[in-house]
Amino acid sequence: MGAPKQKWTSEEEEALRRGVLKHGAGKWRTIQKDPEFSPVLSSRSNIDLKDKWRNLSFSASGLGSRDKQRVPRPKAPSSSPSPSPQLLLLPATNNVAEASPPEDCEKSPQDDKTPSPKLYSSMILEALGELKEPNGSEVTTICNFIEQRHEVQPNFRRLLCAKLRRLIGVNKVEKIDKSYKLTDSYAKRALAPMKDPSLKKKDSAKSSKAAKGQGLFTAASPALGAAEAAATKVADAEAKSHLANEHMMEVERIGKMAEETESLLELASELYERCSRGEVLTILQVAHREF
DNA sequence: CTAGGGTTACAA
DNA sequence: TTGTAACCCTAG
Repeated sequence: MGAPKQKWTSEEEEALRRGVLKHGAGKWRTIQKDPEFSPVLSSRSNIDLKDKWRNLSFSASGLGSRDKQRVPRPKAPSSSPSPSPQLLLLPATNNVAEASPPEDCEKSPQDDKTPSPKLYSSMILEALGELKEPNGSEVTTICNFIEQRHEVQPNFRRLLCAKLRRLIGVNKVEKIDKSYKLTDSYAKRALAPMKDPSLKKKDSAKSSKAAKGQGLFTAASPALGAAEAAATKVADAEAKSHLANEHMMEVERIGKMAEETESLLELASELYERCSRGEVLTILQVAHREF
């Protein structure tokens, strides 16, 4: 009760950065035992160092543009507001994936017209609804599935876990031993539509209109169930065609991604070799030279 | 001991 | 309500 959350101070953060530079990432125990950082990181465990470094890495490579300066220190005893931004050392992360613009280059204007910035919830529900795994889908599977459709952040997997947990809270998702799956009640609610999450209630009039294209039943039929079934079939067919189209685009996209990956690999290799020789250079230098 | 998934608490 | 940071738990 005394320590709800102990936020990292600038001093601790800097000590961690320097420690990683000295001993390398992964030697958390060594860094923590180092007499140089020991006084600063005395209240931190090696696991804490690891976790902090993980967050730090993701933040640096992910949304670096957004300054997310949180409250400096809510319970700062010796709070000397001396930010030390002199050291802008980025953690050694492969942010090559973020070298390209964050926005997806191929985006059909008609496909997604959601003004909302980014709703991961809809992506997750979409993925889960499409996977339809009876045993539930593993988080890796879900993550992989979504990555195929949308460009995601490097820390998306972590976001996914948090988001999944939220969805469980509202009974939309069910967790089965490491896997996640749509709740039956929610799965029945959302069958075909995956375009717009804010789907309004269907009117019977629309259903009859949709049924006319089938020619299998007469629209004048009093059978409401038939109309409903027809509407469902139409919607399903539409969803399937839409899906097929997307899959084709997916194949294309994957091929393109493979090419890009190869290029990036070459770039990375050259970077590594040069750095091994002691050269100091930036990615932009190499990139400019290569491409 | 480290890496990673998962959970909880806090802030916008 | 959503995203993030700190914390916890477990496998290798």
